[in-house]
Amino acid sequence: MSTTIKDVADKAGVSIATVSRALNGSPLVTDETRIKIVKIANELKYTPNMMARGLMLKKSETIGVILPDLHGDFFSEVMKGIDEVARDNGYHILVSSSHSDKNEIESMLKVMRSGRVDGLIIMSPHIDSTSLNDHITNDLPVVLLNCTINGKENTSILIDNFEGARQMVRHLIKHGHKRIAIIKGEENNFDAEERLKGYRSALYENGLELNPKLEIPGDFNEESGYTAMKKILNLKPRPTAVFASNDAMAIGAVSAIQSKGLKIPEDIAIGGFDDIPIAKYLKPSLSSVHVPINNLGTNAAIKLFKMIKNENNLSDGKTVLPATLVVRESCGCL
Amino acid sequence: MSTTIKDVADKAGVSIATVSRALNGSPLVTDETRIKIVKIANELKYTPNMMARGLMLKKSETIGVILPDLHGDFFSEVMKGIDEVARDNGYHILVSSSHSDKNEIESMLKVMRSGRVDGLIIMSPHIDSTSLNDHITNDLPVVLLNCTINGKENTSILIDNFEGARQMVRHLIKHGHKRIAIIKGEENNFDAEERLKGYRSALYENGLELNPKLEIPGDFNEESGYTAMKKILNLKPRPTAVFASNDAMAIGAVSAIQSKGLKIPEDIAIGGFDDIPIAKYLKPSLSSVHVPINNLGTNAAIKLFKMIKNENNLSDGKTVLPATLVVRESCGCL
DNA sequence: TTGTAAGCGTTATCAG
DNA sequence: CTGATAACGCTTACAA
Repeated sequence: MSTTIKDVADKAGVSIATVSRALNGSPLVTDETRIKIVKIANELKYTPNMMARGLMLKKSETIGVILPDLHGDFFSEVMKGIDEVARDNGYHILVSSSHSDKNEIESMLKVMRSGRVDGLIIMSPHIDSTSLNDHITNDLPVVLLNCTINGKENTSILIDNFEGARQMVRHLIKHGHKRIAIIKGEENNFDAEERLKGYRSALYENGLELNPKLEIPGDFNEESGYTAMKKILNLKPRPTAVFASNDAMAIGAVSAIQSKGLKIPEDIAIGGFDDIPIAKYLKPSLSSVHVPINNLGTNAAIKLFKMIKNENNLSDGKTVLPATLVVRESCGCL
Repeated sequence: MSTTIKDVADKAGVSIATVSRALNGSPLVTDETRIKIVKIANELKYTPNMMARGLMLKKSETIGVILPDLHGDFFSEVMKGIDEVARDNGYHILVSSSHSDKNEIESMLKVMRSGRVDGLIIMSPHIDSTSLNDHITNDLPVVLLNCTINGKENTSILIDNFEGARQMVRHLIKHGHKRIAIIKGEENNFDAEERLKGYRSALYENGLELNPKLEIPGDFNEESGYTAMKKILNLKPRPTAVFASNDAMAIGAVSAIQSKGLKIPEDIAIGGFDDIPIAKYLKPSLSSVHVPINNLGTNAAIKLFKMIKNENNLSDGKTVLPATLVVRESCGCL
């Protein structure tokens, strides 16, 4: 049995109310008794039971974070950003990975809504998130990361995928490329769709043909980049540039190109998205679109705490973080 | 206000006791009433309050994880491993990063011990962890990741840093190198010390001189690898091989070497540690020591749940996971 | 300034 | 099978 407030009260010869007051800095206690109580509490290694405390105060001092997955640089960086803000606010983090599974998310939401957390940050890039709508009740502040839900856009933090992709493809066009393929991201993924739109937009505004044959499926994983690139290399005429919807696939694509004995960027230029840390260490270094991942987490957390503190679940509108082009060797610069 | 068990009971025209029983699968309710109650509970979107529940059951169905930091491939991989096992056991994860700060860890421990979690996984590579000893009480199952505490070794999961480092250095020696430098890891870091010992051991057993001048300080970050390598390149005579205590520093070292116009492995061979995902994509690809990171997390979690379930906080002894040599180009193979 | 007692939302122990 | 009612450990009016 761990020591309770009663143990402290007994040993100090006071009531539990006094112990509670003393330990919570109430002005309604003599310094003398407070000192005595604090001393005894330390001796007994007393730690208030958060369950009981939370039950009274209806607060858990915990925020929940639901991510599609827990591994990889991207998500850990988001976590780091959230953690920093949470720490500053004296809050803890309850994490869960949804594996982008609908049922998982729903059950997560249910658990998270059971008084365990005071607020929620959800990242659910799967487009089929309408079901989220039903399960997000208004008694819990929620911030959406990188996804939108009908009627809840104002609580979202987004990355400007569209503009980022458009800039990358524009840049490739500036290098003189006219036949540019794209390796698409995961099906039904919000980021993937936006990046595809950005790609198309750049082609369109430059009067280049929008050819479905140049839009090769991928799933954001390295292997899919490899196989997609194999397909691209077999196209006649061969595209002279490729925009991979993320860096992981770009890496796979690079392998495929190099295994054919082709040169980057001379034979084929390539651009990625995400600007993961590896990007600059590759040979050739990978041109990419930088995403302020860390900001994504901090922004979301800051917004959430604002909602928690204000007791109003309305936030100050949707936030869009810019994605910026980073040119390196693989696009033909340098 | 969220709906409580009382709301359900009122609407169903039964007592709260019956609702509790029905929803917890007690055999002491008619199927008829159970069905009615379940239906109403769903209608009302009733979710049991975990605070109240935890207060009664003295369980939180949550495990705590204290990591030195939250970002980077390494830690996120550990988290993933833990998450998988936790999910299988219907548990949630409360994370915290300690920033290897002594006070932080202590306050974390206190919070974690306040009924919020049923068990704890702590990764605290800082050697000065004797203070942990005082703060780990026996009423909470604890598994130590990659660190040891006097008298608590049996609950640790370790990576065989010593043997891994030794094998890498042995391998460099086999390549004919006689003057091998090491870029050391962070001061007072458990992993760093073990890897240094492994380095020395390999030299010693091969009759090579143990020269303090060849042991260059580092801190596990890329930049420190760069500056350390600069120093190494100025040594006379110049070492022909370098063992970097982790891959991040090895990457920095590679940059330093290449910026001097030197060739790897011809002019200088290099070996890292951790086998991070980037390692194989570098040019030259980086020889490293593979660490079963994912296993680290899963093993720790499995061990913890065994302790939680058995209600005995004694585990089945310390676990040491092997670290295995991965040879690529940077050491001179291939 | 301190103590008493009423909750907070559950589950568990009794009677019925 | 079901319903009161007593915990669980804490905070906080209300009394003293």
